[in-house]
Amino acid sequence: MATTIKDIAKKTGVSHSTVSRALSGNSLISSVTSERIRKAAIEMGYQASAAARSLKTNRSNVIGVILNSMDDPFFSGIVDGIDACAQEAGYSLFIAASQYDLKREKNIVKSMMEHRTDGVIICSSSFSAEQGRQLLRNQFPIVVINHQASQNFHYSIYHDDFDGSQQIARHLIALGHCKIAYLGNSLSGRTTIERFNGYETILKSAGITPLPEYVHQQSGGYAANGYSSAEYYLNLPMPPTAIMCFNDLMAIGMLKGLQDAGVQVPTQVSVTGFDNIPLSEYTNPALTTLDQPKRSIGREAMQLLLDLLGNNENNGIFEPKKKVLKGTLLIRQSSSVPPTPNHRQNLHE
Amino acid sequence: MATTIKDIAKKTGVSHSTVSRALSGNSLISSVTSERIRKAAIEMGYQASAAARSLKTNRSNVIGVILNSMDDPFFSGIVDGIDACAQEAGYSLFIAASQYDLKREKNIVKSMMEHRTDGVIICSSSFSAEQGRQLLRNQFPIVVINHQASQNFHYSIYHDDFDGSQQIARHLIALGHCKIAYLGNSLSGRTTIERFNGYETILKSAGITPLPEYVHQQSGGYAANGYSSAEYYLNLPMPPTAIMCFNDLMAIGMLKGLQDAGVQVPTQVSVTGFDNIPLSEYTNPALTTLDQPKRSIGREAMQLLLDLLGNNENNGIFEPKKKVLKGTLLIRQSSSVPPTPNHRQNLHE
DNA sequence: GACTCCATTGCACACGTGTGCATAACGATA
DNA sequence: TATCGTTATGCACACGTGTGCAATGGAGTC
Repeated sequence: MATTIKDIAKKTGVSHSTVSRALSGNSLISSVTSERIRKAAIEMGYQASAAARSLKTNRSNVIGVILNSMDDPFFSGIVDGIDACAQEAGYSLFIAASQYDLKREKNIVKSMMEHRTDGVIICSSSFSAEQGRQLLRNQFPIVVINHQASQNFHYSIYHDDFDGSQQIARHLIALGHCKIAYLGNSLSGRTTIERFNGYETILKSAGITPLPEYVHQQSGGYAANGYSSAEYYLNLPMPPTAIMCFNDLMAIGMLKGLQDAGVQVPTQVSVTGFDNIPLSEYTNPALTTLDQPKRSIGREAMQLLLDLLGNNENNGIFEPKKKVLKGTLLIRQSSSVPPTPNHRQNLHE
Repeated sequence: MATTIKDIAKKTGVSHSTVSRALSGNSLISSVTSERIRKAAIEMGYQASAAARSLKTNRSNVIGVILNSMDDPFFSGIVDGIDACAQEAGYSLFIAASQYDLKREKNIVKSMMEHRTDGVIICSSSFSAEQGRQLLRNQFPIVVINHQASQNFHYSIYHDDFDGSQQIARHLIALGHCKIAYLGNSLSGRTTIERFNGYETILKSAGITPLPEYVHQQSGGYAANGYSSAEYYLNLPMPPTAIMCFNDLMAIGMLKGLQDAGVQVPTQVSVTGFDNIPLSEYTNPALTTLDQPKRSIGREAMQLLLDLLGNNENNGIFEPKKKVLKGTLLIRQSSSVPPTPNHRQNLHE
């Protein structure tokens, strides 16, 4: 059995209230008593019971984090940022992955509610509206990251996907590309739409109307989805000279798919990613991509949540807050000038 | 304020004990009353307080997971496995990353002790012995994954690194390589030693004595560490024809480093990884590596912990258990026959 | 010496849940 | 009718901590 403040009280000959106050640094207790109690506590290996404390104070010092999958370099970058900020502030993290499964989502929400999580960070773009409402109904402070339905939540951190996508499109046009394709991930909702919008806007303002078949959606954002799309683009009557991929994973798959088909990147086709996951720097050729500040996004989300918790006396009055972070274009080796016409011929032999 | 069993009791006109029993499925309560209470509970949106329950029952239904970093595709694969198994069994996960920082480790351990975590899974190979003892002293059931100091803990899941490394070395020798290097990660302790041992054993049994400079250690296991090591090997008077890397991340960095230096893989140098992280299939060339069953390792660890918790009446009597899982060799494109002598010359021009 | 004031500590209750024991109701049996 | 057994429910306490309020005691003031 773990030692309690009563045990300490018995040993030091004071009441348990005195121990409680001494350990929490209450200045009412005389410094000599306080010191004596502190010493005994360490000696006896005392560890406060979070359960008892949370029961009494109605605060758990725990933050729930919901994501699709841990095994995704984009999300794990964000979580690392959340974790760093949370540890500094003395919070622990409940982390659970929904794996796009509604039943799991329900279980996760239930578990977080039972544990009276002080707040929740949702970085699963596809998190269902129903479960979100469930949390909101129970007054949980929620911060969402890159969620598709921003109107449902009052506090959110977003990456400016529209802007980022524009940066990439501008870069490709500046290189001289006209036949630019966009490969999306239909599962990611708002995110892929914004990125598509950025792409379309810039092309239009440059007087380019992409062929309808240049816009292709996959239901998933993994390397395998990118790989299989390479064939799709290569089989088009007039293949694109540049392919903007929804994210780095798909771009890496695309890279491999093109190369396996004997197509050279970037000589024959340029490929770009999105996110700047750690390995995107080490592909061959290194991936031109947009650096999303993942750790910063995580930290900002946690910081916003901490602000909410600190001032929760004026809970209802708080005005909604939506923070938008911009990324920066990283020009590496997977993008270059489009091939000259005779090169383009080569592609079809 | 959240609704409690007392609220339900008041509304249904019974005592709170009856409500407690009804909701926990106690057969003493008549089925009509039980049904009525259940209905009211759902209606009122009741969610049991985990804090109160855990205070009373001395079980938290929470498992602590300690790792170095979330942002590592090897560990996140394992955590995904742990998470899946935990959710099925009704456990929630406390996850925290130490980032190789002793102060953080201490905070993590303290937090887990305060929350009376039912058990702890350590998948940080470098987790300090002192903190481990701290947990053991407080009777926490602990399962370690791939930890370097197995003797300190009674329950552990290991990947057979010795065997895996042997498989790779045999493969390279079968291809005809003699000048085989091993690139290690000194931070990973036991793991890198075992892999080195496998390498050395097979080479010795094949009558090969590697040059001392072929064995090179980096303090870190990321792509950057692999990248910078490429130069080291290329500058040797007699460079190796095959490089076994500690893990996939380093191998991917190595791939890039060699290619940036104008060296062709696998024509001039073969490169192998370890772990089979998701992206290793999509490098150019695709990486020959050893598939560690990451999700299985995670599941096995969680399952072992569940076994410990289920039978904790005979806590002390439990005999130590050490489960070893073997990986399988994946031969892809980064390994091939060594270059013929005149090729080798080319390397030094 | 009686009084006030302040510093220090203890008492008692609360948080929400689980559970051993007593109690109540009721039918069956003698 | 008295007794017993069974079934269903309530009472009361416990888990470990925090906190408002009362109590104690000593020093200082008139």
